[in-house]
Amino acid sequence: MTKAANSSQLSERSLYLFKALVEHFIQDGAPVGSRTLSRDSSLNLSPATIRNVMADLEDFGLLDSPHTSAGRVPTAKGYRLFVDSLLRVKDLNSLEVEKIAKELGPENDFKSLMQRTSSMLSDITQLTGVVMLPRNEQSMLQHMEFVALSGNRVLVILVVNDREVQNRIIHTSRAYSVSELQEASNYLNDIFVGKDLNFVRNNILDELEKTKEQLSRSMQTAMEMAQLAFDYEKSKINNDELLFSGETNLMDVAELCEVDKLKKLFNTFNQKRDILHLLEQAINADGIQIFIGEESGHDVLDNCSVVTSPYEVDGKILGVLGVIGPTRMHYERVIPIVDVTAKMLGSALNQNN
Amino acid sequence: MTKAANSSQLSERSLYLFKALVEHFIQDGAPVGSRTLSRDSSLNLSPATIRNVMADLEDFGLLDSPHTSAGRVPTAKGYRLFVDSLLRVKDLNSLEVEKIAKELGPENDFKSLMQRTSSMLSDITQLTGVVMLPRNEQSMLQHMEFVALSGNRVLVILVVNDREVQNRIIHTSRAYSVSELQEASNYLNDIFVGKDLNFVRNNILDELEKTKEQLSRSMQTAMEMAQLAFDYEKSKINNDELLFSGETNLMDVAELCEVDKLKKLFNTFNQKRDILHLLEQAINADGIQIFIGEESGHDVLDNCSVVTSPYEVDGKILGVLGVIGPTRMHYERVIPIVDVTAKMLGSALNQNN
DNA sequence: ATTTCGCACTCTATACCAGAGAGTGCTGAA
DNA sequence: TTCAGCACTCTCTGGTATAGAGTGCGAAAT
Repeated sequence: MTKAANSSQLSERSLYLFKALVEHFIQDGAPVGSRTLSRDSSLNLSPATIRNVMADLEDFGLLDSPHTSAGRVPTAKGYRLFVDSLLRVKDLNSLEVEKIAKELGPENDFKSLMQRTSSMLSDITQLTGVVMLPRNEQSMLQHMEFVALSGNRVLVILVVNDREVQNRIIHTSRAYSVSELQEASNYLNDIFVGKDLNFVRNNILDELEKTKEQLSRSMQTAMEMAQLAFDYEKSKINNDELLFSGETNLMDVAELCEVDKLKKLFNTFNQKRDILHLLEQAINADGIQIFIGEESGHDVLDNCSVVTSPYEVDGKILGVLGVIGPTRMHYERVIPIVDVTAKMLGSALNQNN
Repeated sequence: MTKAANSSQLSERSLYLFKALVEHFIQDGAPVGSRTLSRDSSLNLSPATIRNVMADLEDFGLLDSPHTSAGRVPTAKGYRLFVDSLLRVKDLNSLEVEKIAKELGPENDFKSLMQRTSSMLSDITQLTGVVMLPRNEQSMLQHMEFVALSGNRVLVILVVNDREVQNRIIHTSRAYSVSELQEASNYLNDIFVGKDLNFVRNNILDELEKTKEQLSRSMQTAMEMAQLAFDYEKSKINNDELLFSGETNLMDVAELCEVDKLKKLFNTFNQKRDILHLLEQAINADGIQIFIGEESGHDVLDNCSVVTSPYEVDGKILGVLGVIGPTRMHYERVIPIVDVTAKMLGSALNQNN
């Protein structure tokens, strides 16, 4: 029985009541009973009638009751229906848009722009913000520089994507002079500037082999540099790809406030791996994608929803950002916030900041 | 009444019992009663006698009882006496030393060395690790580089202290060519390499003014670059000076496991400011310094102790590292761990990594 | 003078019970 | 199809009783 079948088999009235119930629950956090719904919905129906409807909704798997004499609570499937078909997204008020725009202003360098995006998301939603940094695969080499350090060490600086700086220290077989390194970097820059970092990684040695006949001292230097620099690159898993902020906001959420659950959740954030996988699923979504409760496939996120959106520059998707909170969150507010933020981040990045 | 007066007025036996009580409490976390202490201490004293002693200790402010019929618990003052005079520090077993050494191996670059130090501390102690990065004031400029970006922007790269790379993007009044920037950086490198970063910040404009008469195009470029780069530097508070890890370890600690307290604590970590101030107090301590409970002056740390040690290279103190945990921690283990880690970090840094 | 015993007392934690309140499901009537 | 009535279930709260741990103190013992 598909979701579509479900909702189409439900009457207009059932859906209306279901929507009212979900909204009520999101507001209060307490299971909603028939009496309450009868009072608050503009339909003039008695609690008894509403009970019948609710029983139907429960049969469809949209509602659940914690115990016999509690009210009803939406299931993950219920939230899904709510979010997909019933929700009317609020427009952001101009104050909020302004705040976002101000936060993502052009005076930020790349790293701090990303950081601010994350903390702005958590600030404005009072949930946990997360930003996935652009993946390396899409990094274009812009500049390469070698700086001699003491003790046979060389500092390699890579400028990628016109904004991001990566640096690493390599240990060389002998000390190189400043001018040798200068020559080597000039040489490598000539060949590889403008190329994708992955391409560089894969082709750098071939490329140098090809021109072997004109082997000069600077070429030899260049070869050792390149080899070491990109070996290092290969071995280093970029484990800093996610920026979280506002984790502590989740400590106020009633559904999660057992220390045990919180600990598991925070550990999941720290490991990054699971969340990274989740966000990767969203990277090709056309705009907002939402993972509700158990849909994420991770037990720790059972009572959580993740609202995500990819952000892009020139139609090229760079990464994903989003918000993590309880399933019981104000979707009508969170969704446009994530949406606008993704767009604004895209355009902030586009201004070459 | 001073601390010294206190402990000297106490009999040998009282101190022995006090020590036993503290150790017992650190082990179990439950208030210790006279009966328990009578049983476990090798002195053959009846509970009644021990009660008398405990009453004395309470008068001295070393013990406290949560309520009439609970056992006794050490106060901050009590822990202080314990740590200063009664504690016998354990030697680390060679396995642990090895683990530390392995973690802080020479293959790490500066940033990841610091990161590993922090997470190693939290791993090995099962508490929260913290490392304060070296302060800017002690940064020696090693190399300076300008990279032209698109749209009137220039990337400034500073290599300091032979290991650390700082970079920032500045917006210039016009576009500069690669060769102009090359000339400017050559010029500035000649003057300022080897100088302290603060000195550079303060003297860069004067220095350039002094040589004004030989005003050339490259000089003008250099002036604008320097001005912008170090204005930026000034405005940017280095708010990344602390590396925490293992925060979630504290969620198992019974004394703290109310969500409310944890939230406040984690927020304090995130703001960094308060902890930074605390660690700054420890920067000139001769080795290990410990802040117990209320001594720190921060309410959130009331049930916490912070064990710190400065780390140094060539006798020059670079920063502070340490561990944050409940006052009820295994000091005899934590202290040598922090101590050894600080020394090993120092020597790892000394190997110019 | 110090240590110990005995005893009354205090406070906490646990279990148990009763009653109120909220909400349900079902049946039968409108 | 809707709804009123009713019996039923489950949770929550407050009160009470009880057991257990530990104290403090005065008097006896060493």
